[in-house]
Amino acid sequence: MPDGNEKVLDQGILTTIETGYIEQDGDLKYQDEMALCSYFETGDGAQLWGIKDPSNLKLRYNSPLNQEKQLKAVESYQGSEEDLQSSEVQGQGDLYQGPEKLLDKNWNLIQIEDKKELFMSDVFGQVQTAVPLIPGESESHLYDNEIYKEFGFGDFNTYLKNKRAKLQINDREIVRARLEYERDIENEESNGDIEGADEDKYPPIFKNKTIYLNGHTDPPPAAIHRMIILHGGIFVVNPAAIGGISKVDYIVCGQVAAGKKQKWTSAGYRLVKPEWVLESIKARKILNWGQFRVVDIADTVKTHRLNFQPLNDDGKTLTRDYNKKHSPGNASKPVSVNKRKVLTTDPDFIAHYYSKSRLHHLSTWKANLKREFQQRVLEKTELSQQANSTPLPPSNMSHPIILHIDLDCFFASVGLLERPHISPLTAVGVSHGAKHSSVASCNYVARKFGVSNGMSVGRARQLCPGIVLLPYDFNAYEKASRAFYEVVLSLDARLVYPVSVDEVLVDVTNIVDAAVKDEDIDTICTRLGNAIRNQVKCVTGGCEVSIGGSVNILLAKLCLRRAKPRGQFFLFPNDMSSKKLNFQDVIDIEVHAGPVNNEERKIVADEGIKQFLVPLELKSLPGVGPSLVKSLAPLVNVNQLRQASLRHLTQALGVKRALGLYWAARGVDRSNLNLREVSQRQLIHSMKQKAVSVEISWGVRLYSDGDVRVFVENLCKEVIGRLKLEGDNYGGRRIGIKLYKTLYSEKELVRLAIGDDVGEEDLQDSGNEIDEGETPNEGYRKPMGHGPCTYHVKATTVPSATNDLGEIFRICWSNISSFGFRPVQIRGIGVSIGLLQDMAPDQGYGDKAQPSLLQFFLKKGATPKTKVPNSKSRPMATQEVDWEVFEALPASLRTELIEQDIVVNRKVNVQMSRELVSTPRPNEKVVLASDDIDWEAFSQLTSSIKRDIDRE
DNA sequence: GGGGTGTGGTAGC
DNA sequence: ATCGCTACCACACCCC
Repeated sequence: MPDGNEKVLDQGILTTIETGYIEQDGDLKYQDEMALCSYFETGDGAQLWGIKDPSNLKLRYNSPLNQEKQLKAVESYQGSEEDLQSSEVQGQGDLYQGPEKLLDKNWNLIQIEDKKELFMSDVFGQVQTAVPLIPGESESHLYDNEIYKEFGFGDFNTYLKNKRAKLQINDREIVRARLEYERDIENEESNGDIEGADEDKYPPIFKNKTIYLNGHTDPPPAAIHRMIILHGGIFVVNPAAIGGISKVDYIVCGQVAAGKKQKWTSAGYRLVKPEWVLESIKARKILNWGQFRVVDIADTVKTHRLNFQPLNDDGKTLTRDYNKKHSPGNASKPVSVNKRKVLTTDPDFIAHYYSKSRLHHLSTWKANLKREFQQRVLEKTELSQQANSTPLPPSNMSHPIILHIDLDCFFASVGLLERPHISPLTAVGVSHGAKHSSVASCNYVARKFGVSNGMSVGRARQLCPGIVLLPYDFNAYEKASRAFYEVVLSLDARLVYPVSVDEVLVDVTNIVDAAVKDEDIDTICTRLGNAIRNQVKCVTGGCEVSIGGSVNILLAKLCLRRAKPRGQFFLFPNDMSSKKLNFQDVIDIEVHAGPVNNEERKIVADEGIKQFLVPLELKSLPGVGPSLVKSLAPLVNVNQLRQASLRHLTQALGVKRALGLYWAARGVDRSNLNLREVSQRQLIHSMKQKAVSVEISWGVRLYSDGDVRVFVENLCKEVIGRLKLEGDNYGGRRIGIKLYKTLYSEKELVRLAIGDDVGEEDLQDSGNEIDEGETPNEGYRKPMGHGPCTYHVKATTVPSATNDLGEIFRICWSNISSFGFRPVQIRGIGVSIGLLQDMAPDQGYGDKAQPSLLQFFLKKGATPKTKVPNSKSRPMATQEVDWEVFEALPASLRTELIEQDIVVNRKVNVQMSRELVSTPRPNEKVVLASDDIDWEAFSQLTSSIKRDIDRE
């Protein structure tokens, strides 16, 4: 190690730890892009360290300048404290970060206190891993395809090398694409022979010269970068390895701190002004750097307006955009060098991305929650054997009581809890904060202004200028969610079905039943609801809850909508004897759609329920989204839906959805999840995950097959990791991929890749080749989003389940290749594994292990199955079970069988109501829990409907 | 009729 | 620059 490195290294002082970005000599940098360990000087001479563990961000840092700026803003502000939190005050769209956020325990692997000096050895233990610094022997700056070496924590050398290598390869790809593009254009225009035109146009004057650019320049670094690479130069990125600079031939010096320049100069570097690049290009030869030498070190660099010639015919766009970016007011914010900010192939990328994606969190939480929940219920039932199934006890109740409990605007509420100084009357949203990001959740104050979930921040600000934006805090959400579920579980309800992290369905029939003697159901529910809401509010520290309650999930959900915010709403049918029942409706329905059972009859005949339903808009029905609304037009509300004939609906929507909607319009829930007829055990089983998938369609910018491979491999690793959460031996038989392909033409893509100064936004106005009808009506394109895309899916089923990375990757790769897309067209990739099953490794024959087990305890004479029936294909309702054999089985096997739905309980396995549409097999003695359905009539009915349809 | 495949829609914040 | 995920269902079509 050259002397002096340690000295440089040890000057780093960690001042604060914060999310957000830091400024390095006027150059914007994002922390996730930072070198593993970087050293910075800020304008005031302070020097900062940032450290990154490749597998996980452990520490982040911020310039003390920023902090001061923030403090000053706070001090000088005269307005209310609430307003203070809004980003207007903070400037630059920064989100308010309370001091507690500055030290996030998740990153704080190494114990570091605020303001403590941080030394290299504190972090890496030793300094020896640093790369050679100036001006000694340096590593080559030329990289080839031997990139992406493995590296471990602390091996920032390899990390940097990988990164630089990748950027250089990207450069080459960009130049190649650019030249191809220009040749295309010239071919079209001149039809002439353009051999050698490239060299003509871009003489390789910087060939084999390594050039580093530092500081803010005018024209911006991106433009200079482009000029250099088009003229054969090697643009070196991030040579700042641990405080120094590896050897480069030239440093193009923009606005850089005087101290740094001094250091470089004395280290013997050729420091040149940006004019050197411009003039050399003009002269078509590399000019002596002497006359462009940066002499006056102390001099503050002036911003020059250079004689900047756009490089070619798209220069118009370039100039226009260039001027725009440098108009007064945002002159100091050069866009960092091209789109590679997002290192799609960086092993960190997925982890980092997922740590920030709200949708990802929502989904994976849900999966985890369900898993945890399954676990808990299993444990609970293991303790009490009789809880193995929950047969309906003798009951006073003539119908079930289902509650739908939901935390109001979850993210926003929790965010507010963390900030008690913000009045609940403030309009609040949760988002990453910048203009194009979306509002994940907003409170009801904001909703009054018309703000809604999913809306862009820019739009939300328009509608509600005072809106306060809070950053995500997934840890806090999780905490609140757990507290919420504790309350729900403590109810000891007959059934609990988690819907989402903040939303749950419970069947509280047993609870109400126990209390129903001298009070009516509404009174009991009101009291129960209030108790739940108070308790949740208490354990979460103040989260508001809404509750809807009724006799089935459908109605409970609709009641919940009515209850929000901060309320509860219950809707139960009147007693059968009441005069308020409309039996004519029931008769009509039975004529057109067949028999209804007693429970349903009560619902459809109930005038109160009818009055509740008819004014509802169609899109408020669960399962009805924008697309169904469209197909249902001109119907817009439930009243109109009720008047539509079943045949008409079936034509428009298909049998299942038509029936579903037909009944939904009458308050009857025949969806596949019928809480009344399942035990908690069955419910748990039905929650077993059937597929896992990952996809990323943000920030995906791929330039070569190698990029795609690396990215896909990382996705495969991720999905396998998630698969294994289901169980070590879990595997899947169906491997699928999904590709997002941009609708931008290749030419537009080349422009995007080359001209940083051309934003995608401009492209949209520039008459590119996207069909207007295809572009979403959003008005604004998220710069790193996938933009307008088509998507393409391919899945392969393999004979036996697998969770092997190699195998899965091979299948993915072959499927991806089969589409033949060019890497640059790909804006998103997904990998999925379906048909999940336990691979039972001890047996060694995958799912085939199970039939033998089944046969083992089936009575002789029963038809052995070659495949395990599952609840979807055919419940084993009539397979008689030899209970003696069953009891003799070890407990673990019994559990397994029960989980597989093979043995549900001693009496019956009630067919899930999703089977209602199909005719039960004649030899199946389906035993219903209470109300008998006239199956024959029903099946005749359905077949007559089908005939009708066929005729049409 | 069963299984595979592809497409499309919906929900959660 | 600002995180456009995930699981599931329904259906149409194909093949055997």
